[in-house]
Amino acid sequence: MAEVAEDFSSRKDAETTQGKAGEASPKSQERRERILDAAEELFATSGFDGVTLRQIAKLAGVDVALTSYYFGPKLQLFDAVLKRRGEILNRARLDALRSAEAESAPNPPSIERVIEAFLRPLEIAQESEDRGWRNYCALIAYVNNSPVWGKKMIGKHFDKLVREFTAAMQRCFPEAPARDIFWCYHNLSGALSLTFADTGRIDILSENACQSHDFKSAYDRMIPFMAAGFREICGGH
Amino acid sequence: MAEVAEDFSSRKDAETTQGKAGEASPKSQERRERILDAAEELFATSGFDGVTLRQIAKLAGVDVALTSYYFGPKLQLFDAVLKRRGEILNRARLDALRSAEAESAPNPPSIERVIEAFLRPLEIAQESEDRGWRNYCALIAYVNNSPVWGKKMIGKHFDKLVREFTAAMQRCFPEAPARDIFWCYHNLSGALSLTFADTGRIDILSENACQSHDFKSAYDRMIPFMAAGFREICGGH
DNA sequence: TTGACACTTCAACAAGCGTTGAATCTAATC
DNA sequence: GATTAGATTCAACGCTTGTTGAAGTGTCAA
Repeated sequence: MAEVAEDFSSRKDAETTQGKAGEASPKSQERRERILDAAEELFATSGFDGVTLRQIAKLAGVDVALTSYYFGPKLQLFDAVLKRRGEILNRARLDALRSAEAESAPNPPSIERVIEAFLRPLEIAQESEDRGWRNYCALIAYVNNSPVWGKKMIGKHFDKLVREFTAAMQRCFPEAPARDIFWCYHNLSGALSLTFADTGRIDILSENACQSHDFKSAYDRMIPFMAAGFREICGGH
Repeated sequence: MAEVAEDFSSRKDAETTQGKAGEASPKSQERRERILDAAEELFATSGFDGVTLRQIAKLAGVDVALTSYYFGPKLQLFDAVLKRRGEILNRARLDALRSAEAESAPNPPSIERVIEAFLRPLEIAQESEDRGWRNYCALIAYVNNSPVWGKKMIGKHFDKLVREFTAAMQRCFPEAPARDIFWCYHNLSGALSLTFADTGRIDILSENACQSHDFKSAYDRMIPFMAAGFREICGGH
């Protein structure tokens, strides 16, 4: 079992040194990215403890020592992977939420629009030609459902965003108790995680009527499904 | 990364030898259970690769070698943990489904009743004084969301049951395309997994308005929530 | 040309891993 | 009491792990 450290240290003081010498050479920058890509892919399928730095280095086509040189201890590499795309994604989702709210102002948007803002940026990322986003989402699924990583890591990278969305959901149902809002969000979050995980299980169960990597089909149904659930629980009657 | 072996072998031919000499001594039987309990707990929180046999043995209060003696390789111990409670649970859920169907015959039961049959046996298990069931459910959450274990292990232990339930759901909505039924089941399964995982995240997000181990509250809301979702997607108009 | 410095490789480290052979213990059977 | 066989312990195996110090390479500035 890996312990979750509070702070990280690396061989060189990555952030600062990088900036001091102007910018990193394009060659080394590309290697950094390749390490992150490889780590992303392997962590996503096998988890933190199921992957060795040597496997990551091999997939990235670099020496093992380079992983430590660039990112410090294994845990810090893990954190760097989570951070890289997290910031981009969170901005896209927040922008989508802001648009939805602006559109309906001064009234709150429909719950469908809020859920859509939460999901669609993922779909765009996942359907892109770059496999990296799919790996990243699968990694999030792993972390989100893990008792060990869930609190520390997901909280660290996603709490701010999630609070924006739960607040928006609350505005959709101003009379609903916060408890209900959070349990409904919980249902959405869980279904989303399983979709991310892309386990291929729905393919087998449905005898290929559904494909687990068909994210568009998943979200097309998930949005009205979850909206109906929210209304049932939070709609109040 | 661990490979998922097709078949398992142990030092002694566990099943058969056990039976031959009449029954195992109560002392050794108790130790077997303690090993399974410890493995269940640790696997649930840290995953297959995040736990060592030495940690399991220590928690169980036995020698490391005993884990191999009783269960063979690590992977077979993992499988034994999944099997132990899986059979009990699946029977309870199937019984609940059969009761619901008998009650409404010759009509199909409401989707609420089907979902209830899927969830409530878990609640009973999880709310019992024995922490073992909670650990087991958390382990299922881990396995269900894992691309590596999801297909092999969950399929092996749960496919038969899940097919019973998806078939029952289809009978609730005979006009709905199978595709829709399976995506709806997928949403239910994902939300359930996250509940199992008991990550404590909802506690933090909701500032303790919700507790992640309050399974009754979770299911009380999950049943109408998911039923409304099913109706929205599969209800047809 | 020389120096400096980021980058990269190589080899090794101590620690821990899953697993197993051999020895010892325990308890029931003859 | 001797025999037998399962249960248990102990010590060790070969191997892999994350990490690092030291040496080497490349490149740009002085």
